[in-house]
Amino acid sequence: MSTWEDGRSVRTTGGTYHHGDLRAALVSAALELLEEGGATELSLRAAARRAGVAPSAPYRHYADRDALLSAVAAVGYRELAEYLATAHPSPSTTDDLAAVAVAYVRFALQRPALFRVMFGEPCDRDSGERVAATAAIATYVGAIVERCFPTADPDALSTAIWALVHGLAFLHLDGKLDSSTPDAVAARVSAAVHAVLTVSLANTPEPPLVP
Amino acid sequence: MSTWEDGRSVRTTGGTYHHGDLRAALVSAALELLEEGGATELSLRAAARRAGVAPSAPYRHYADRDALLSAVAAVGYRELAEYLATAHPSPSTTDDLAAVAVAYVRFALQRPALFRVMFGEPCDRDSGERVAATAAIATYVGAIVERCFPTADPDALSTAIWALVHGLAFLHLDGKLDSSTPDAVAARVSAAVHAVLTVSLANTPEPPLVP
DNA sequence: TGTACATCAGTGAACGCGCGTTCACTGATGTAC
DNA sequence: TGTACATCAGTGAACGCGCGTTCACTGATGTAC
Repeated sequence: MSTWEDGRSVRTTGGTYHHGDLRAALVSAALELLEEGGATELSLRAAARRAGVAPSAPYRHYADRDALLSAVAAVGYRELAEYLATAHPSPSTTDDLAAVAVAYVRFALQRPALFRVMFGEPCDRDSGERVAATAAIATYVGAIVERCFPTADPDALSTAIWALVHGLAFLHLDGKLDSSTPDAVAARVSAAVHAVLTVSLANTPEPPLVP
Repeated sequence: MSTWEDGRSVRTTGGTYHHGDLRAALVSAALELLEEGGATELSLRAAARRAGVAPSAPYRHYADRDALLSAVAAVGYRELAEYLATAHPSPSTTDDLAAVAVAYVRFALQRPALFRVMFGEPCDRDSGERVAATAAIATYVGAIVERCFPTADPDALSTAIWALVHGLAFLHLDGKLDSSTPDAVAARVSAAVHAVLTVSLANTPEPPLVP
């Protein structure tokens, strides 16, 4: 008996055992394929191949291709959350917020294929895992917003800030904004966040409320 | 001799002629396929089929699949531009801006597959048509920003606003924000735009500049 | 402690599919004389 | 005005590909006696 890092127990007999944890191995294989070849390269067959297993083996663990994709996306959400938390554990100023935004975009650009699987796929929008992960992100952003902007409409502003950062990620990812150097991207993201949070209104009936 | 709506002249002999304008017909066919079946359904073969032509015929007009996709995306950009201009010819207040944002997101939700081809495809980011179209959007947003927020950093704020709207579009498109009723979407988008443009800063060193 | 057995994870061959792309071709078109 | 010809848009058959999924199977595993 030994255990994986995630605590799942597994029977390892040393040589060739039934495989041990194909379920997890397929997700790892899928992640590797995404790193290497982009979202196009990710197929059930390719994941099975990479895991050293027959094309039909995955069906013991996943109902179909979409089920595997969902599992992969779930890992992606978890890693994104960690990545943001590392950038700043509890952001409370606009500078902190900009740092988190930069991290979000950096994550997208470093793992573009994974990011696309997480967000770009129209499939299975009602998978439980995905819904939960989405909710987690919304909550996380919401907490930041309440800390930074206590007087604002929290729902609307959370949505806006998530959308802002998410849009920056996708525009870079899709080449609509130049992403050739990480520093330039970081600077652009930071500037955009700051610009939006210090915008001076020329045409609104009354000037913004300042506490 | 007769002419298409776009002015290209064409030889129509009445019955079955060489086809006349396969180039344009393929783009139309592709657009129809996108409307009907999503981005997955769009293949060179399917477009040829729909245009009533052999699978090899498109190669007279497009080098490969990506070339057709680029042409389709170009049409999409043109239509998006028209759609936004219809929403408001020259927005100059935050309300106008919100209306344009709502239109942008509505376009994405009404023609999701086309929108994905325009933005979600990693392919051929250096096609001339696409670069030009991207620049056109940036310019359009830039003009709005200069009109609405003359004192702001125009580049940063244009980027931010495009990203905000683009992010709202994708989050709805991908089911991260509920898009079941158009009215709710419009309200959410409008609220988000207003929230961001009237944000009251709690933690910045100095209050925002008001003219 | 040893043996019979049920379980079930993985095999491998096969299915039908649609795809992008190529190739030698054909036949209508417009043009040069 | 009529005819010969070059052009070139579209044909249709074929290529090899990888995919998702199914099926009857096998063989290692853990368990009950």
